[in-house]
Amino acid sequence: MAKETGRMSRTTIGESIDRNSFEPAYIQLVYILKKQVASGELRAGDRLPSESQICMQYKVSPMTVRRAINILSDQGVVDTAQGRGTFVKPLKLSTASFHLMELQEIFNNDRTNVSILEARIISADQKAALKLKVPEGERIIYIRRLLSRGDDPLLYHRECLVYDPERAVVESELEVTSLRCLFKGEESSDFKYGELSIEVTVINREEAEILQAQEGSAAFNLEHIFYDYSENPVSWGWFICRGDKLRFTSTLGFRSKEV
Amino acid sequence: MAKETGRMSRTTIGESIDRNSFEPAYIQLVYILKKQVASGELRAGDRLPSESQICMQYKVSPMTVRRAINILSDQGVVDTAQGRGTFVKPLKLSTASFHLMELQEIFNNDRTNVSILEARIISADQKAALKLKVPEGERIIYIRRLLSRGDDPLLYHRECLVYDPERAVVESELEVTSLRCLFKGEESSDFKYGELSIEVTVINREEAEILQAQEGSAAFNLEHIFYDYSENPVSWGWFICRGDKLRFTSTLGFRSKEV
DNA sequence: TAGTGGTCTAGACCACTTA
DNA sequence: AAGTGGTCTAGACCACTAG
Repeated sequence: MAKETGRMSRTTIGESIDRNSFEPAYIQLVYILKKQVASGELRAGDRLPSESQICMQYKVSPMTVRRAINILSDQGVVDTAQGRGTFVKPLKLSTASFHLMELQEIFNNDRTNVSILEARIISADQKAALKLKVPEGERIIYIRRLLSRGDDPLLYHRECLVYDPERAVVESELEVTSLRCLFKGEESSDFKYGELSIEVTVINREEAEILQAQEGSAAFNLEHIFYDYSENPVSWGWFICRGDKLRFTSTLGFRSKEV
Repeated sequence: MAKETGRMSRTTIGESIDRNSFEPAYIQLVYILKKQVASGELRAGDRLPSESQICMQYKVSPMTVRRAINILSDQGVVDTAQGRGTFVKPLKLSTASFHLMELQEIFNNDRTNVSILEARIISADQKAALKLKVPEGERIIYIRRLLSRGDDPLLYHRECLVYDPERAVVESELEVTSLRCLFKGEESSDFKYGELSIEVTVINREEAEILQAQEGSAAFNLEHIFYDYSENPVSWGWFICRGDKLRFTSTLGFRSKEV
């Protein structure tokens, strides 16, 4: 939060930039402008003061104002139109974006543990062959994992990996590879890129047993494919999560308190 | 895409910035650096050349390099560390974000039509009263809509609106208000902010009939609450969409072709 | 101490919109 | 023609990291 130079004021008019703050001027300016939107001082469709006006008002250089406005534009708060001005964007449902933070919590929590239910070499069926771009019948690695917290099952993961004889697969690796590193994102993974999709599904008998859920209840299905640096698929898998244990949330715009 | 000044080259080394291009220098620089990541020339964990090196190499000012790197940082492609350098970020599953573009298509398509199945004034039950922050039993507006394309039902929407005697609700408004404007986002809406959540559900008898789906099959449930400028809830509703008609997709990192 | 990224200045020139 | 945003320069000073 921006440090206040003067006394606390209700309105944001007159708020100024503190050059001694640990926060850079452009960030303070972003907060000031956002607060004006959040408080309703500036509403959807309204035009912001021109850049030169803002320069004078807050005693900063054009580049600093530019940078603040670029950030607001990136965040979808305003739209700029050359020659016309900068305008506050109206809400738009389809610009909402959902993050996997809800899932991240599961992976980052130390109390979450991963157990391998099964790991063996199988021959690729039609679907796996298609996804992994290997010939049908090719030997691939198949892993089933359960992520849980205490006695509470959270995610049921099934994964197919291309079998690389060069790289021996050790038990410890199974637990870590492609799961831990993907969610934590600390180590540099061997994957170049990946594709994800979220679908809905109805829990079948096997899944119901493992997740201690009711057969026929709704669940999320998060499918993933990861590719190596040669752009060949390496891992294809999917997470099943009970519908009553997960929801994705998002906010459009912001309320006064948030800024 | 950046216009090429010289001949086409396989490697990105030696690629330069075209000052006559319609694309600004900093954008060209973003593309050049991204291409180096996408091609595998720069891999997760690698350090980028220092800013001053990039300045010299591409003959641009420090601020231009700064800007390009800021953009890459915003996009999650690199991480910067003061005093150490700029590094290519490894993939991280939890940073994936899903957009509602798949839904946007439904709303922006001209062939999609909205029909009102029911619109009447009811008295708020416990749940609606809670969501809309009105006393239980208060008169509210209840609307059921079906979005379809031709004979193909897409979304079943139910919505509760606070009843504002000041503002008469006319039929034409019902169709447009809070739906069209929310998805198109062209007109400035009366909403200050909104909360969205995605859950999974199993289709019940009524929904099955309306969506021509099978009872007991899986579906998405997109719930929304919108607030006015006084930060009071105005609209609470939810969209039901057959699971086999919708999936949310996302990509982590990028393949060579994409840049 | 040398090198890195982080911020910021005080302008300049351009393209565009509106009147 | 006047005003707007869009880009860019050529430095400056600072804070941080590493050898």
